[in-house]
Amino acid sequence: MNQTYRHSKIVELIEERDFVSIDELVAHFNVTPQTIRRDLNALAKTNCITRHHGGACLGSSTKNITYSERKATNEEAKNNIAKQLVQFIPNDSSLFINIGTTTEAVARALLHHKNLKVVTNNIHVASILSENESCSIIVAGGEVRNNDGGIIGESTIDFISQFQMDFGIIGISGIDEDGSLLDYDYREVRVAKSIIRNSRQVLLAADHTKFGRNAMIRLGNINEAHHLFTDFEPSENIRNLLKANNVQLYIS
Amino acid sequence: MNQTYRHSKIVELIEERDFVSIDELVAHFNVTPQTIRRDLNALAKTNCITRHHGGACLGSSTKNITYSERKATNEEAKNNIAKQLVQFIPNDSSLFINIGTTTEAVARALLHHKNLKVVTNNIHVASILSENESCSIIVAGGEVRNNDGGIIGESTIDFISQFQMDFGIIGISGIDEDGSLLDYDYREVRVAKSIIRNSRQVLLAADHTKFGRNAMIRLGNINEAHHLFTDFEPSENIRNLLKANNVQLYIS
DNA sequence: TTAATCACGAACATAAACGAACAAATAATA
DNA sequence: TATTATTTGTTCGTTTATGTTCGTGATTAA
Repeated sequence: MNQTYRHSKIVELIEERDFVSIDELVAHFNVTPQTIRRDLNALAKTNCITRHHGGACLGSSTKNITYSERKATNEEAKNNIAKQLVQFIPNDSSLFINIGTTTEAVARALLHHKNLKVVTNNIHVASILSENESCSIIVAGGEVRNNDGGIIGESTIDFISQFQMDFGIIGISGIDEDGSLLDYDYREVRVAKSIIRNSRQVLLAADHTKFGRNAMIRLGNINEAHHLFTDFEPSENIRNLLKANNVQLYIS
Repeated sequence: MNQTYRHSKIVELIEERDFVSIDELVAHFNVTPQTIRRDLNALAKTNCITRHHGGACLGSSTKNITYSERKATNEEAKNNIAKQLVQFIPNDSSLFINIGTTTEAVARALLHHKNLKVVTNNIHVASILSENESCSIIVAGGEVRNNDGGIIGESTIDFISQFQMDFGIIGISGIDEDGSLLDYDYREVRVAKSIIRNSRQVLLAADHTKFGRNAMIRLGNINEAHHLFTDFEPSENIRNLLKANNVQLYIS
């Protein structure tokens, strides 16, 4: 149990669970805290981890900052939703991932899955997941929408329709009280519809700010989904709708 | 039980379990620690293992350096090259940007240009530039290459050929002494050729490590470019070639 | 805010690992 | 066989990794 071994193991552990405390590492490797501190400091210098009081977490090397600032809204909630969602995705499966900051959190959470086949029209998702070596990513071509990195349009729909995937992961902009799924852009809606049509299981991701929000374009109804991942207990109306349509609800 | 046998056996063992301690090897081969040290040091020099206190583990030297590592090499030089290059790009112009870490630096440097039209087959470039609100980005579709986020293949060439742009920005993998532009992947080369064909002006970006590097596939000749941006004075051969073919040279 | 607690880094001690130099053993060659 | 070259073992002074102690600075609860 020497230094090098410990170092690589520490990086692994951090990648696995985002943060490790010194105490955990002390117990894990059976060395003194001082040694762990030395390890962490060395790793923080060369590697991509960041040192904190009491431990260390993943470094900020991969982030693009300006975008992430905007993304900061509800980031923690999104990460939690994403973490729970990806537990449903087995290795070796195929999935669509559409536009939205929540789906980008999903992409990050999928970095340690193996042998996924991912079709997406979100360049940020593609960019994030391209670091997963075992993952094959197919991205739709066309004009990139500036505000969220989405690729939409007629050709995207044709592109999506070529595939039939195990899972469709859709981040939704708004959910009405009657269970309508809503969005702001009709072209994006058409893409999402196409994804729903070509997925064996539909997984919706929506943090609580999306409920009751008045987006304009109707994408479909919540009963078309199989699973809904969110961070707060939805209203009774919605809960009843979910139950009636046999949509599984996961609150993180 | 001679040296050569031991050497190959050691490499095997390391490949098997990522790390071996000197103690293990001593016990395994029944020789003194000093002998093992000599073995490991010799292997570390020529072969693909890295020496550490107490043992050795798999080395990263033979592996294709990973994307994130490659991105880190020469980052400052690349940024300088990029800064100088983008001074040539006026607002409201149209450009191709191809694969490569240098071109990603260019994308970052273009964040404050206005009203660009960019066609690229590099999702990282697309992801970076999507933060420039005034910029319209068109990305080629297809399978994303994991190691560098590039999209290559027949459909990419067709896609590129649709456009005729003001500038083609090409990060090149190697430049031979005779002025040959070289790359490692023939599919990427075909994309780059297509970009050259469809650009009014060709801008090459290559830091000094690229000169004299032996990539395999010939992309074209340096005389097909109009501008070359680099960070060190190139050899006399190259300089003469540039002068003879009226290629502007910019050293940052 | 203040006090208690904990984490931190610096300094030192110790044991293990290290390389250099040389001796012994083995293999190769004349 | 004798001689040389290569490999391995041995010794020893030096470097490195880890543990220990302690004064300082950060965090948290009162």
